[in-house]
Amino acid sequence: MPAPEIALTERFQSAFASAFGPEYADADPIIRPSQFADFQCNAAMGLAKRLGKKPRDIATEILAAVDLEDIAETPEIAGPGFLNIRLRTDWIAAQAEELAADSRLGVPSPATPDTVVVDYSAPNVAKEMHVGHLRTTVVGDSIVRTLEKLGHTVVRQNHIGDWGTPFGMLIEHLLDVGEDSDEAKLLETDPNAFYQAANAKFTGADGTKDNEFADRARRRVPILQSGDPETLAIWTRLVELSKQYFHRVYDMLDVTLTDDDLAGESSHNDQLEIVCKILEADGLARISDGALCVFPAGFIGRDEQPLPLIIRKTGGGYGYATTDLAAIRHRIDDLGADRIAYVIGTAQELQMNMVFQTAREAGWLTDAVEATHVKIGSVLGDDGKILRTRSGSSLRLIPLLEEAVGTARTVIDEMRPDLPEAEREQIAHDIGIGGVKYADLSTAHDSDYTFDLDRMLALTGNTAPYLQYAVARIRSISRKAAAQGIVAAGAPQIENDAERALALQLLDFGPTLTVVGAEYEPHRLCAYLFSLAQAFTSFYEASPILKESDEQVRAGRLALAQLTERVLVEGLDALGVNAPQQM
RNA sequence: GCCCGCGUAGCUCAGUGGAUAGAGCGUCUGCCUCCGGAGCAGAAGGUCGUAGGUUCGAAUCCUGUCGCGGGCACCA
Repeated sequence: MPAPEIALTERFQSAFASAFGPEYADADPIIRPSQFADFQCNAAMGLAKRLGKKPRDIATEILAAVDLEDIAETPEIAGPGFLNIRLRTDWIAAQAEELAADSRLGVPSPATPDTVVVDYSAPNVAKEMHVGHLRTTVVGDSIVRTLEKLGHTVVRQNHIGDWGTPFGMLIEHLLDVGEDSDEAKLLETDPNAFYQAANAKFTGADGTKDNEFADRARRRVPILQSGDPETLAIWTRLVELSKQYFHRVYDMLDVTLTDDDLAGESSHNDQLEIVCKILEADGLARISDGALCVFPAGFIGRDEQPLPLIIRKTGGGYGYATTDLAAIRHRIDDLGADRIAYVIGTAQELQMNMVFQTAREAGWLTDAVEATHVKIGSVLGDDGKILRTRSGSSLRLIPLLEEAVGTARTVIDEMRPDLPEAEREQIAHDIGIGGVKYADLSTAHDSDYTFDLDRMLALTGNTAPYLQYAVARIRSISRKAAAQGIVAAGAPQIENDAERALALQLLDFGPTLTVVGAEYEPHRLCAYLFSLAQAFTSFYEASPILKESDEQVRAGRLALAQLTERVLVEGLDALGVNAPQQM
């Protein structure tokens, strides 16, 4: 496997064993890229403590024991005891050649693939998707794409909000306006307008004080949950219309979610009573203030009292906690999850932790299953507070995406008027949508971030268009090369510093993707791809390809460029970003 | 009140206990008769909120403190 860090780690571990004894074979050498050399090994510092020796002396002993002759030049001891390692050029070239021949581009297959359930997106029926929904959708989709590339089995679960209290008023409103009315069609185009019309009637906010409507709406909820066929039919229609809207958004976003991935709250309805019964029978749940509650260990609320997780409300209704518990059972028992990733907002951390703890106490969630809350940070306004839907129409998702595509379209129309209309449209889509997605993917998913339209639409710097542009340039070179009959060499050319830096970046693709899949951190992939693209553009400026007169060098550089293209395209695909042929 | 999270360059953000804390944007200086300038090369810009502690070594771990955000029983 062409990954220098792994190769070096193995060498150093055996060096530790031979220098200090077998009990040191598992010591972590901590090999990492360095500004002073290609890599640096600073394990000497940790070992110094265990062995009670001076770091520099340890480094000297390690240096004597480690055999790097075929990989690297002799390391230098530097600073407080670091080993600075410069790899041999011929070794890098050999690794790059191996990488180029590898259809998986150095991405290792797991020894035993996991079944990973990924819960993401989860919009609400009859509600607008806004920028707040963008991150869970885009981050979740990147995670599933990455896991699939790594060879894991992925089960997508789109836990849409299709059940509960609001549906009483939504159903009554749909009945009032008629299923085929223009108002009903708002569900597909502008769901918030539909929701707010219903809500206005419900609360009397429109001044009508329609108490009769509110009464009907309240009465409708238990009718729905008890499975009344007529009510269910209307509910189904409501959900269907919203699905059309979701899919319009997903299509626009190039997100992989389909109808098959829908696992709405309603789908767990028949398990809710069972969950309560089991928890009650196990002695985990008891009635408190009229509601059936679990008090999972380790959660303390106000006045030092145990914090309840309400699983059945006083009136007999069920809330989201019960649904989440039913869902975790389903995911483990029926879907066979080894890992479950909940790509859900940070605000729900307490709720998630209580659900996990309850599931552990009930024996549903065992140590064999890894449940992770992939926390999604909040989108903040200029005031540093969480953006609310009401605070601005500019936050609606579809208009935002349309603006992004429009901005890209203006640029492409100006720069490439030679391209046909249909192609310009497709390129504008790839750039606009890719840019918005990348903007959300490139910062750590759990940190709050300030919404910045200009940043989302930016075409320069650390953006999707920068990466797409690098790919487009390579493809342009490949087209010219093909036209001139120039054939790429099997082995990339690695001679000057720019080629060296680029090749080293390429070798890091597999390890990076592995970390992203294990830690659920797409922003690391963004950072990697950006530095790869930077390494390429530097190489591109420094090392002419088609203009190079030496045939071998030319063919080797072309091979290096084409390998870069493959890694960039594969990495962008893991992010869910498409790379156009031209732009 | 209690719990969780966050304070890093003018702005937006990275940063796996290791040397001189990094990008992008913005600002400034260079670079297109030359494979695509959505680019490249470079410069300026930091007491990592603050005060202690642990450590050979702290943006990173611990404690206090200030500021901000979020959460805390029948909404999801």
